[in-house]
Amino acid sequence: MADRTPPTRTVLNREYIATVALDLIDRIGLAKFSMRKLGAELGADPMAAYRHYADQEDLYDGIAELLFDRLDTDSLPWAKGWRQVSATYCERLRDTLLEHPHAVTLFASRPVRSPAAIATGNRMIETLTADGFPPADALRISRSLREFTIGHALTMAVLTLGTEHRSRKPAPTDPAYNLLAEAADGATPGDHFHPGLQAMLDGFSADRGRTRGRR
Amino acid sequence: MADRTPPTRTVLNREYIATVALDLIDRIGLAKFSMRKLGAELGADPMAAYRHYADQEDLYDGIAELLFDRLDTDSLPWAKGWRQVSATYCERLRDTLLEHPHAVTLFASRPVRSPAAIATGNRMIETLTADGFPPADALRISRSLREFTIGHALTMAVLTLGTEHRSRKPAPTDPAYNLLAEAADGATPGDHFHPGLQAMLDGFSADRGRTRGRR
DNA sequence: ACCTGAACACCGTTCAAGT
DNA sequence: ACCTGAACACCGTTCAAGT
Repeated sequence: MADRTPPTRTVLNREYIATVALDLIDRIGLAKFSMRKLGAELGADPMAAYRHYADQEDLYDGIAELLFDRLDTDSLPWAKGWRQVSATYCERLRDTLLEHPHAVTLFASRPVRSPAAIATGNRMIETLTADGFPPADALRISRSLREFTIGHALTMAVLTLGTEHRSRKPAPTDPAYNLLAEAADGATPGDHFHPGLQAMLDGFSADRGRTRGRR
Repeated sequence: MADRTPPTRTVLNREYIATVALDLIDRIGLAKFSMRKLGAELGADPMAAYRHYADQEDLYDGIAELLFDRLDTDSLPWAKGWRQVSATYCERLRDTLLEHPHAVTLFASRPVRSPAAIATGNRMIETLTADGFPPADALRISRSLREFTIGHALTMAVLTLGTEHRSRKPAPTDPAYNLLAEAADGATPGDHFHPGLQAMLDGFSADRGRTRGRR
């Protein structure tokens, strides 16, 4: 079961605790996760995590930062311009989040303000301004792309986890068969992410230099 | 405090219970909401809601359906074509969700499959296909637009509610003042929604008839 | 048949008591 | 100074006992 071994028996630092917590959430789901179970998982007393995190919210912040770190934003194609960087960032964010479907709500429900996250945000604005977008527009673009990606990952995670949520789509032979069902047969659950992302990028491309969105 | 009066003293139907629950969530937040407090709010025994909803999840589904109904999708500008309809739908979804910031996670974390929601989805596909998009592409477009809107509303709600989440943005005189902070000074928190939406619509417009996004 | 609330199996968090 | 776990104030949900 637990072939994870702590750095040393008693060294419980914030990052290690967050790793174990994320792993536990992956296995049992966010709803069933508890600070007490985390203590047991750490092989310590039930309150162990409280010596490193103020409370559950603080721990969740730590898990969100951990997920952000897993994006490894340093390895993005920074030299290839805003469009490449933006697209790769969004795809990587989606992939990383969907590796942890039980943690997507957690990530989507709080801002990540770690130094690494701020540095990446800054670098993104730099890249966009270097390609001709005014700073405020650059921020609007990266916010829009991020929100689409978060919304997508959340929707996909809900779909993945919702085994109990019965689909009410009628069978093709059903008299209630309709356009929606026909359309659903032609599209795979996640296959709109790429076209959606490209559409948004195309739209912003056409905007460059213009002032739309400035109000 | 409670100047809401039930239809009659004892008639507790599902919709009324969902209304009271949403109202309670608006006031005390999702984290502090409980089935027991809902019972008290209804002026009934703590378990009253269980006679109409299987469990808390079922109640949350009911609240999500209630929020969907508040969109009043019948009054969308259906005659004005896909772009008008899509844009108005997204704006209305955002506005409705932001009227209930404490309930946005709830809405974003489950599919709404009420007959009204399915009928609206169907009508949306009809509108898009009437304007020349193949059914599968029509579905991809409406999914993309919806996910951007959900992601945006969630982000804005988190921002609105996160009074305790200290902003780490340095002051303009701070040596750490950087491009990100400068960009943030030029953009209002929510002002990217409209340009983001228009960019995506522009991108999909250019796609019409072509086959990009079919895989 | 419907309503009620006691009871069960949990929570997050605090803090007195130990070492 | 650090660790531990009992205790407090809650939860969601079930179900025996009432009407």
